[in-house]
Amino acid sequence: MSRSFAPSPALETSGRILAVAERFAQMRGFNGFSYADIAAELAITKASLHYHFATKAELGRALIVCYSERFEAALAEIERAADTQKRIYRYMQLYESVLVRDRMCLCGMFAAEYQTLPTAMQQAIRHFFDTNEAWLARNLDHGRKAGKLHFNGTAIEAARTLTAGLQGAMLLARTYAEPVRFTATAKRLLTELGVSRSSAAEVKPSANCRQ
Amino acid sequence: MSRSFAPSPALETSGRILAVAERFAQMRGFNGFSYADIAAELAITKASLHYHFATKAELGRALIVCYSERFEAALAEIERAADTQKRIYRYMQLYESVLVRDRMCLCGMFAAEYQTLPTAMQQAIRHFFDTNEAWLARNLDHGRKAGKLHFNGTAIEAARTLTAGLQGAMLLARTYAEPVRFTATAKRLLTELGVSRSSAAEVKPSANCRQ
DNA sequence: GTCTATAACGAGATAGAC
DNA sequence: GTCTATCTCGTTATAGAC
Repeated sequence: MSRSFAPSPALETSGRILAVAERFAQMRGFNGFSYADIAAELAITKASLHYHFATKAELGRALIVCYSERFEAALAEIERAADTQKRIYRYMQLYESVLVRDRMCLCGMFAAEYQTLPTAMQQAIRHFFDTNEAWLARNLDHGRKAGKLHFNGTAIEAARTLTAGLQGAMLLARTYAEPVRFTATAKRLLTELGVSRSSAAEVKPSANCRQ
Repeated sequence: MSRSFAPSPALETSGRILAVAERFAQMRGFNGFSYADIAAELAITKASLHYHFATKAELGRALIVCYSERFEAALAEIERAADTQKRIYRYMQLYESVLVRDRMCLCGMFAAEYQTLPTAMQQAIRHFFDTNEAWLARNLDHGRKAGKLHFNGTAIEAARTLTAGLQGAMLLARTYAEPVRFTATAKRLLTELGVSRSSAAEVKPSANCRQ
């Protein structure tokens, strides 16, 4: 299985629109691209875009929903396949898989622009982080009770600290175009939780890994 | 002395422009405000703005330079007045002072938009983070050697992890409009370094504290 | 479902009077 | 230094033919 949660190679137009828009949004922010940019890349007209997504706000919301669904599916898969320590390690790898494609987390990017975004998008962004927090807190708590993970305070606070650290590390690594800045910080954050390097042991590259 | 590094109450027009533009930039991002927004707030025309800052890129660069200068002055003041542990605590308070005014760190915000910004702004942003990292690494190293701080690895890596955590915590706290999310994460990050709560002991509000 | 054409507006920027 | 007036371009969005 893949360590990323990249979208399927879309067949229909709306899927291709979402894929291109997602890349722009993750690299440039919601206020950093236009319908014209997407249209140029797909060699269709802006009017065609409006047929699929009537407004940019609608497109923005679809981006977040679609992104969240894939992210949540990846989390479910991790919970199914990995043991406690490895789950946290793979959680970190989800972020890493985004960064190495020169992108910011979609919702981390939108969090920066939060105050400029339509309400529907704001709600969807919060849902993304709520889900993340719940998944992390549950698994951190589980790991601590099993004696596999170590941290002080509540699992929710530890979850928020990890998410903040990973998002901030992405922000800074992208500024310097040095992915290793993310890796180094991520390793420190995981070590702090008691996740050892050996958690990454059986990482065999998937033959089916897209991009 | 103040725990923030807010700009002086500017007398001249260019100073007022910078102050208003800074607020917009920190709240909405560089791509999230226009000359028209600034002009409306100051009750002057867009043409007047162009007299002081010919292009938006020029204004953007001035914003970062001005912000960095104040930030560096605050760091110098902290190094002059505080002991090792308290320096790190006050470093965190600089971020907190930004957040409680409903703003993101200017350079954290610009880091998200990095790929859309003109080169001159990109350089200035890197300089901000370079200076931050150097200051933090120096003081973390100093503290560890004195037995007052504790962390593994290099001081530079510890500095980057702290910065990432604080920037990410700001991002998330703003998304939920819950400053306590920042405070809780910041406390964890400092505790991790061995900075105790008591470092905040003698925090007496300054009579001269602006805003 | 995609196109051409265009509306309606806002953006950054400039010329030139005061 | 600030103004009015204007330019040019890019933006989101719509109407209607194919």
